Amino acid sequence: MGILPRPFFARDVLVVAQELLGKHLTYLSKEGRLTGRIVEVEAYKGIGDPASHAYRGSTSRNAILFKGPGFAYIYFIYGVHYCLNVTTTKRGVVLIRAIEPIDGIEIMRKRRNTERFTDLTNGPGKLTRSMGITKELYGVDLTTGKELFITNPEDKEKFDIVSSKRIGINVATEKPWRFYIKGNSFVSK
DNA sequence: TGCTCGATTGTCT
DNA sequence: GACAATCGAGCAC
Repeated sequence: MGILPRPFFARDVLVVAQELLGKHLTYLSKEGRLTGRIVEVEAYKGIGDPASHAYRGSTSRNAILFKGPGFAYIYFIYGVHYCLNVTTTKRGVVLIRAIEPIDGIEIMRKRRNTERFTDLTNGPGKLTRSMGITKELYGVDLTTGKELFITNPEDKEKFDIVSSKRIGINVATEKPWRFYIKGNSFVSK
């Protein structure tokens, strides 16, 4: 099981976004090990993308975007939810929109208090709540393998990648920078 | 210092 | 399908 190294993230955000599909996201929480297969992502370019948080320059919230590739960018949205992102080069970020639970499913189910399996992690706010990801993990280095990291799974399952328009934004919506695994039931609507 | 609204979700109609 | 929840970043004054 190989932890994705810095060079993996040090590429164009569109390349990193597509290659993150099928990878395993692991968070070593206090309650136990939580792992999920990444099935849906969105790419945000820092430069020239009005929908990116880095578009207007460095602020206290997005300072980590200017630090370099391979860090966790987590922000609080709508006063209710957290969203998990991964930094790449040139202030680009990849938003993790959905995962498929692998390890720690009972922990996730307990946190979410829901019956439906697919409701655990089929959205950006849902997966962070299921895994217990908060702003405490803001800026964590994803390449050290300590708390939060991404690995290349041994069982390389084949899948088709579908691209479409991004969701939930009001600017630059024409960019087809949302990528997901075709036919996966955890992909949001 | 005050006000607006967001890379969402769950609930009610 | 419509909308409330609820915090803080970002911008206007």
